[in-house]
Order: sequence, then structure tokens, then C-alpha cells
Amino acid sequence: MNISPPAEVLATEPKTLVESAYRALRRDIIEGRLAPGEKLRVEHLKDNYGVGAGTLREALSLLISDALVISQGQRGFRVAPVSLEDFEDITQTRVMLECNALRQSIAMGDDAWEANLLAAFHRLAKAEEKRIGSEDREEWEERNRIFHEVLIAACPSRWLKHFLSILYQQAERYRRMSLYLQPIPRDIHNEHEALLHAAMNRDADKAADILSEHIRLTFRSVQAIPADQLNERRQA
Amino acid sequence: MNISPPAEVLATEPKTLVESAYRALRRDIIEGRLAPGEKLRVEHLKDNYGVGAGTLREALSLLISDALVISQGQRGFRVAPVSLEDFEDITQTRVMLECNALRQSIAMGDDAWEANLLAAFHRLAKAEEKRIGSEDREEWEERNRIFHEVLIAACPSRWLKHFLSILYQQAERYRRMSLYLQPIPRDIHNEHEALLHAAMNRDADKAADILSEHIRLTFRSVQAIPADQLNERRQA
DNA sequence: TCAATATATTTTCTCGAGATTTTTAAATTC
DNA sequence: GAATTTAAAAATCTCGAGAAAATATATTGA
Repeated sequence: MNISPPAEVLATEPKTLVESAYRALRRDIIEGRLAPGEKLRVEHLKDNYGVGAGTLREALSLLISDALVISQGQRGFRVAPVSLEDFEDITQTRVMLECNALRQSIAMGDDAWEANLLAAFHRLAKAEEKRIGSEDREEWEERNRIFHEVLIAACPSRWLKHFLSILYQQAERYRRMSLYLQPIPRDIHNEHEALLHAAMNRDADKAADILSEHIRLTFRSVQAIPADQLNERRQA
Repeated sequence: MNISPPAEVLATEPKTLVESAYRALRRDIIEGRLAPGEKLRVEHLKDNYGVGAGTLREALSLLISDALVISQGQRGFRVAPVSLEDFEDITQTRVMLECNALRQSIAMGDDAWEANLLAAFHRLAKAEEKRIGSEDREEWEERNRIFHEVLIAACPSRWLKHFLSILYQQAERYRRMSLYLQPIPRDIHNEHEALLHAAMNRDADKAADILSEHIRLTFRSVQAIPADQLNERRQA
């Protein structure tokens, strides 16, 4: 039996400067250090990220795939803007796709999938215990992403998983906006545990219901953010 | 009333060389002049497309968004490979998403939507009449895309439509492979007409059924292609 | 005071050349 | 003869400078 974690979990390290700049920029956008709608001046940013202009442009082009950056010909790059309308769309689309993927995953998952799921939940639960200090937030974010990934890992559709990874990334950016408002808002741990048990019991209907509500609750917590705080930059 | 065609129909012309190269490359990949899996050597291609190396790299980076190009760090770019497995995934995912979008569009479409739909069908029908000569194939391809776009135009989800535009593009590449095998394979005109009437009658269930079968039939015609012909280059 | 034009500044876009890395080919060794 | 090592060739990746466009500022005229 293969005891190594699923392939998508293993973080391959960047081999080129373009890749490094791409990841650094993505992180800064998702975590809000680059504000929504902000102009991304190549000549200014290339110093911050320690690369040449052409390299930075290439990294920005890659971020268009993730819909985290937009470009208007001859008018440069911008951080993708945010809106409640957009996040509602993301939420609804994600509910549809992720429930579908989850049902397929539950129908097709084997022993290895169950084992990976248990392991991912355990890692997440450990991170949730000591999540009071904000220094462990990044650890929790990573493990939460992996838990959701492993849940649908047995779904055979590469395209469905590809689209979901984009939507998850988008949702994370919005969710981080609300985390500064309400550090520990809901009993997420119980939601995850119920999801785990429904999946392990192969109860697709129940699992899909829990997952739907789980995703929609995140939307409601973002909904509570004051409108003027949505476009703000955080930290440096 | 707004009598101009929907926004996504209007082809904005490229303002930068990156944009031009991106479109030329995309066309060449979808139409099979650049074979699946083929290596894309920047130094060689920059002459063909009349741009610098950096510009071409940027265009290739943009094509990664469309999943028409893949890149492995330090090992350059390649045309995305094809497989029957992949196209089956594309087909199934597209059936799910496009039926969902169509239902929403039928539920929310107004008079302008109906008018645009009728117009798009008419343009497509005209192109189908004189589609015997292959010189009109590009015209038909364009109008077919627009018809499918307008069908779901009243769906309010930008993300759903974004994902569908990617899948449509992918499907077009596969479909073109079968066109060289069977120029006028099925009675596509009747399928489109039935789709139009079901949509105009607001019969969402019927429309979704027709659309599902319509998309799946394309898969079956690609399925009939000999495996060794799948990775071949066409024309220059 | 406001609008329109002209100028100046900033920024984007583009290219060609040099540094690393990978790939190919030949040579050596077992 | 097959496998490893070494060397040559090719390709990728990267940077900085120059051309084109957009933005900001200043000027002019009513």
C-alpha cells in the first residue's frame, strides 16, 4: 500500500525565478498585502521581489490564470477587484462543483483514500487545537486546504478538481478578510468532523448537505464585513 | 431596448504584441497546426510570430490559463497533450456545467435574450446551409460558438461562464480532429433548432436533455478517431 | 472659473544579449 | 556490447535599456 500523501499535497519547490515571483505575488494577493484593485507597477515591484521586469511580467501573466490579477492592454496589471456579488457567485459555483466532486469521490474512494482522509483530518484537528495564537494560522490554512483536497481526491475528473482549486483560492482570499473581524467565528471543527464521518460512512447525501452548509457559512461571515473594509490592504 | 449583440460576441482587437502572439498561437493550437505534445521552442517560434523572445514567453504564459500550453520549470513549454480520457472528462464536466447554466439562463432570460438567441440561431443556420465548402468552416465555427454563448448568456454566474468558455475551447480542439474524418457527420442543424425551440418555450428540462445529448454526440464522433491520428499535426 | 490644448513625466511594452540549465553526442571504461 | 563519464551543443531563463503609450501637469483662451 502507498502510504505517502496524495500528489497534490506535496509542495514542489520553485525551479525558476518566474515561479518564485509567481508564488510570492500569489501569497501577497491572497493574504491581502496587495489590496484588491491595486495597480501593479512592474518597475516598482521588480525591486521588491528581486527579479527583472520581464520576469515579473511573466509571473503576473501566470496569475491571470488564477483570476488573481487582471490586465488591460497597454494599461498594465491590477490586483483582481473584490465584491460581495463576486463572492456569492464563487460560493454558489463552488457548492455545485464541490458537492458533485464529493459524491463521486465517496462513490469511488478506496482504502487508501479513507486513510488519507483520516490523516488529513487529524492534522487539521491538531492545528485547530492550538489555533488561538495567530502565528499558527498559516499552518491551519494549509491543513484546511489539504483536508478539502483529500475529500474530493478520489473524484476522477481532473477538470472538476482544477476548477475547484481556483475557486478555493479565490474563497480563501475572501475568507481571510473576515478572519480579522472574527478570529474564531464558528465551530468549524465540528463541521469538519461531521463531514469526515459522513464521508467515511459513504453517506453521500448527508456529506453533500454538510459541505454545502459549510461553504455557505463562510459566505455569511464575509457578508458581515463592512463594505469599506473589503478593499483595504492588510499589514505591510 | 438594446439591439447590439452581447458583449462577449464583440471581438476586441489586440492592443499589444503579446495579445497578438497569444491569439495567433491559440488559433494554431486549436486548429491543430501545432500538434498536441509538441515542444514550443521560444527561439524558433519568435521568428514565425515576429516577436521577441520575452514577448513570446509572455504569450505562452497566458495560454497556460486556457490549458492549451503546459510548462515544466527549466524545461520549456509544450502544447497540451490530448487523450480520449481527457476529452471524456471535458465532455462530462461540460454537460454538468452547461446544463446548469442553461437552466439558469432559461429561468432569467428576458426579451433581449430571446431576440439575441433567435439572431444567433439565424446566423448559424445561414452558415450551415453553405457549409459544404471548407472555406466557410471558420465562419461556422465562430457562429456555433456564439450560439452556445448566447444560450447561456442570461445565466448570472460569471464563474460558470468563465469555466465553460475554457471547456468549449478545449472541446473545439478535439472536435476539429474529427471534422477531417467526417465532414458532415450528423444533423447538427436539427439539434440546434430543437435546442432553440425548447429554450424559447422555457422548457428547461427538455432543453437540458437536448443539450446533454448534443455535447455527448460530439464525444462519440471523436471517439471514432484512430488513436494514432489523435496526435497528428494538420496543415503547415 | 472652467474647458481644451500642449507639454512633461511616468509607466508599459518590447527587444537583444548574456548566464544557467538541459539535452544531445561522443568518448571512455568495464 | 552496455553503461557510465565527459564534452559539446542547444535551449531556457534572466536582465537592462530603448521605443511607444498613457497619465499627470502646465499652459492658454474664453
